[in-house]
Amino acid sequence: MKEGVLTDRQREVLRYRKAGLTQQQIADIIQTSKANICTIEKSAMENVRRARETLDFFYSLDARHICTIEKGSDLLEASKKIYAEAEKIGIKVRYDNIQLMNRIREEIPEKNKSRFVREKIEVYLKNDGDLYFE
Amino acid sequence: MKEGVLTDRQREVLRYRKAGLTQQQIADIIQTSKANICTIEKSAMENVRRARETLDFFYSLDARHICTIEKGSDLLEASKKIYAEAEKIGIKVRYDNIQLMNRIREEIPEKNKSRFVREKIEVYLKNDGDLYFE
DNA sequence: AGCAGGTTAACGGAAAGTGTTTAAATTTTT
DNA sequence: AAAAATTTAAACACTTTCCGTTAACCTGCT
Repeated sequence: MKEGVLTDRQREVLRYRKAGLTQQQIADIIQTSKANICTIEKSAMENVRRARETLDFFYSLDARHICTIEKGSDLLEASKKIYAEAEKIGIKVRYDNIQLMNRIREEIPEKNKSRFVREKIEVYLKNDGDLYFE
Repeated sequence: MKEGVLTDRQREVLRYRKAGLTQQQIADIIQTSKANICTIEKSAMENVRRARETLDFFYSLDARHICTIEKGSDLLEASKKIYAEAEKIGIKVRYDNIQLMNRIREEIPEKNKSRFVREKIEVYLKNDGDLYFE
């Protein structure tokens, strides 16, 4: 019936779509209307979005806001600040300097450009030393 | 009201629990029985589990199995193999050598020890160059 | 034994989610 | 512009989830 938050139908449609089929083709295969495939696909994607949101919430439970990286900051300065704040509350960041800068670059590419932060970044630290950004 | 796949009640209970309250204390606060808190907490965790499962499924749609790292392999050898296989199908891995080894170590710590893989690892590659392991 | 924290099972009512159809509208492709 | 693909809305039966209650059970502890 259900696995995760997607129904059988929803997973089925997503698989066919990834395989490149059109909604009409899928409708023919599973014997229904193309409008129905559309709504199923849409609700499937909505459910995926919710799943993501849920995990974000869950992980954030275990996290504290430790600092804000202001717009225009240098990435190197930013990581120094992050280490300093983490030290204050006695948690060891589980990334070295390079990994940390890469994570900022990779996870929020829209917020930074080369060495400088393009937009304010909120930094959260989890008890296990993991970080996440908003 | 819902956000993600958790209900308001479920998020509320998870927050109180992370804050260290007992089920009885929470029951007193939100005026219900401790048995109810228990079931709400339980279904909340179940929903979190499903959310995780859902994302695993979704990401796996976009992934191909590229190789198997056999038990006993050296981590450095393993990453070389991964790069080679990725190259074969024309996708650039979005991690450098060090990041890659760290990811293997961090994501499946139970399957490796220092430089050597303790248990067979299946490696999957996504179209955007991201990797995941089983 | 008593107590506190947690878990389980059964049940009911309310709320939300799902698959479907039909019909109209919009976007993309040829 | 015509055809194909996709999207949207409304309505309907059906199923599932959710919150809550009650009452019992388990475990560790003093």
